[in-house]
Amino acid sequence: MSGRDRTSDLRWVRSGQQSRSQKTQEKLLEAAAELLGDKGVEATSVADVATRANCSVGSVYHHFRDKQTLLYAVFDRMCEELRATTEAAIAPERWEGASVADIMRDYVTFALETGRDRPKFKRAGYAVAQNDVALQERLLEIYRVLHDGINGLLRSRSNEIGHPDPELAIEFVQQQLSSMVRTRLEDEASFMKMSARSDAEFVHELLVSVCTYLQIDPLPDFDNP
Amino acid sequence: MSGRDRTSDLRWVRSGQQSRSQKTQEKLLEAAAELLGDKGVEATSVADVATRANCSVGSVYHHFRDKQTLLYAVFDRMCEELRATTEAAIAPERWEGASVADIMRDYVTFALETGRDRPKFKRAGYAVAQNDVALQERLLEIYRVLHDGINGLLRSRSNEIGHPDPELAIEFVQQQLSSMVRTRLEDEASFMKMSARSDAEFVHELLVSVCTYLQIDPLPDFDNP
DNA sequence: ATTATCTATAGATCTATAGATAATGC
DNA sequence: ATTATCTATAGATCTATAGATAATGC
Repeated sequence: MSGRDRTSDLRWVRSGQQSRSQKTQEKLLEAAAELLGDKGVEATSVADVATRANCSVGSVYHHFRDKQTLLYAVFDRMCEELRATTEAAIAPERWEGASVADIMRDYVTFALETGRDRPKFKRAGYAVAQNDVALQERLLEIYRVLHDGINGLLRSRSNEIGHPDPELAIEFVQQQLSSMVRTRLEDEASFMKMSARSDAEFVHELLVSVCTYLQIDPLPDFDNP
Repeated sequence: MSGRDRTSDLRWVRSGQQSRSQKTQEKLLEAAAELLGDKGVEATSVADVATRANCSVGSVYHHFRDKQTLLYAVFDRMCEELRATTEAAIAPERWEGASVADIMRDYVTFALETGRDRPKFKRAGYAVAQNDVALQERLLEIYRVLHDGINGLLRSRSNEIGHPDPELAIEFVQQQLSSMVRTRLEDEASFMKMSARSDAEFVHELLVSVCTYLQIDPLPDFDNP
């Protein structure tokens, strides 16, 4: 029998021995990712994936033990990309000379950008993760890396912060920034489109709010960065 | 043929002529609501609903044209409750003598409380609404009523606000409050449990943040309300 | 000889309907 | 007589497998 990946037998993915095998697996993962982004998890059948990848249902099951394993493989990959982007973003050497306000502005911009890249696909990923502990831990780990990275960057600049308890304040501000970006992204992806504000206005006012709260003095001039 | 409710023929619900009819319909709506809350939309079959309501599949289709109509009826009801609660909450006479800070604190407390009532059921409702324009408008209307109500209460107290542009500031603060409550509720309902903060700490720091931003002077003493 | 692919289909759902049976109320 | 309920089942999916056929590489 040909080789298997993954530790658990319940989650194996075949590592083929012929060169076509890898190509087919690649096509299947790509097709699945596209369909999951277009139609969501429940509406995507194994037959759909096979058709879009120009192969048969039998082939899918040759490569992946079951549907759940296929879904896991797709989003495990997404996590790997996300992790790489995140780690690159928080590298301290990228941030020499940046102020607290600079870091917060760039974080918000970064979060808005990455959040708008294949939003339906990511929603599908979260839906799958709801039923998959391994994916949950993978996502939590990435979230933690991002959080701790930004946290470290901000704490090393505590001297700019007038708030009496900088640690508490930084924690709160991180929550505020991620929360407001998340709801903005969610609302524009759903039917709850209330905010008529542009990105620039949104970011500006958000920065005024957090800098005021942190007691950064003097308040940076956000309009001329 | 017996009577029908709803304007559209595609959405009819039978309004029965025998007294048992209404009871069965009631049982069906209740059973559906429970199952949707427990298992979600996709995992709840018509047969499940019938079984829990102690009746047959045929009976379900006697009362509701199709599954979608049953779901619509369940969440239409939820909307009606939500609308009533909301309208009661924002009645201006309830708020005589309340300060801007009072209103914001009570709003946050209210939102946390109602958000924790049957959270899975509400999630299911949002999922159904994604594919149902009528429900979307119903939800948007409620959201608008709440938003405009709070907005009016706060604007009538602009004199307490030192921020140079009170209208903009109120708009921003409403977004901040609802956003942070929403993500807190979402995170505790999913696997993304990061925040170890208690409700009291959360509300306190949130109020400090918004009052500082609004330039409310003197800053209220939130610990002794 | 082994690995990869395809075809065809079993078996498990789930939605919706047809037609028989039971209860209600004029 | 009309309305409400139940039983049984057609028809549409969808997952997963068995077994035949084709391609690969030692």
